[in-house]
Amino acid sequence: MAGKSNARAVFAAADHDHDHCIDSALDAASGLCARRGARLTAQRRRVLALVWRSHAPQGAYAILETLHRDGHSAAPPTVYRALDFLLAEGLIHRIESLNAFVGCPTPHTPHPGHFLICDGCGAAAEVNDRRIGAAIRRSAGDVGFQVERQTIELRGLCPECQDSGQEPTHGD
Amino acid sequence: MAGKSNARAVFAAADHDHDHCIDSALDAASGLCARRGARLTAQRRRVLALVWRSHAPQGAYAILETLHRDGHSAAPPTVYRALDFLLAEGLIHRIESLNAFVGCPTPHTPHPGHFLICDGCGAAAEVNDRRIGAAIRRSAGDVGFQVERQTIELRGLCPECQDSGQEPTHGD
DNA sequence: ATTGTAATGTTATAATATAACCTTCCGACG
DNA sequence: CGTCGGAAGGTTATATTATAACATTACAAT
Repeated sequence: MAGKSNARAVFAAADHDHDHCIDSALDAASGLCARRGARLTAQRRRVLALVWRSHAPQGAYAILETLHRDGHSAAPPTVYRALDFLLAEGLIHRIESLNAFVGCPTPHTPHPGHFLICDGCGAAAEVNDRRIGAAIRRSAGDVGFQVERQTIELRGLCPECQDSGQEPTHGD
Repeated sequence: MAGKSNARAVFAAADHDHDHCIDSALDAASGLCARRGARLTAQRRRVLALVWRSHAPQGAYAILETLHRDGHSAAPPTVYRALDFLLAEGLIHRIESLNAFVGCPTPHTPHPGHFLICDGCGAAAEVNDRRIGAAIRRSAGDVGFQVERQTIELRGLCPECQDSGQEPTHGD
């Protein structure tokens, strides 16, 4: 039913090895921070791992709660400070329409994040389509607007959730 | 300096007659609601007028405070309910990256809102560029994603604020 | 007049985010 | 080594944004 026959996969398959996603993200972050002289402390690393817990964006308080369950004491500022660091280093993105955060799969190169966010399963896929970027530059250029930051969030249903007749809620 | 020589104006001029903006918006809303059988009550009309107070998006609590100053008692749910109604009727849009609301200049036709938001003066201009819409549809279509809602918010500097060397804060 | 629904009022609280200040850690340099 | 300075983290309190739950009022249709 859903047109996913010749579709490039941007949403992770349901049965993918997610531990691998987490490990790769942490490895990439370690490398990047080392090269930049940025300090990826244990706290920040833990928060990054929790953001990557799922492909669904995680709220700051969900992260906080998990830290507690893992036996780490922490208050909101601790989490927000770690998130601020990770944002500044481009290791995560903030999803404005969800007040939540998601890991960046391509932290090496700076880029605005363009997201497809599934209302069925909650997953966010980062796409960074050149055509969207070009259309935005042209449109803003036409009216003399100088773009500094972009928030591009498309909500809807991923191919899997279209097939399974999902609609509103999601369960991580 | 800023490339506004042959730029179409999408941001209102500093000296425009803003009362006219407000009146037109209220008139359009009255007409639309009447035709639809939707009840634009005094409360909702007041909130719509306050959203239109400026081309800068207004927060719910700013609206609430102004209601109080105007001698109307109101609690948060009153304002949020009015905003929900206005959103549902397409009379306003929500700006996710600001947790704020802005009047829709073209409420007659349904459309996703594409916004240019100036960090200098705070104004938000709605553009709804066909090229952006097309790029989004193509990009989502390529991966089989079914788009239901869009959040497209471009932050930066409008031509006037580029010229006047603005940068961070804004003053309504 | 009555009645059913939509709108509003009211109280409390949830969820998200930051201010302010203090302590600890850690690397650089003498 | 020691100590100094700045960055990171801890702690408390509070600001900001948003909604749940339930009572009351208004209003159109009959």
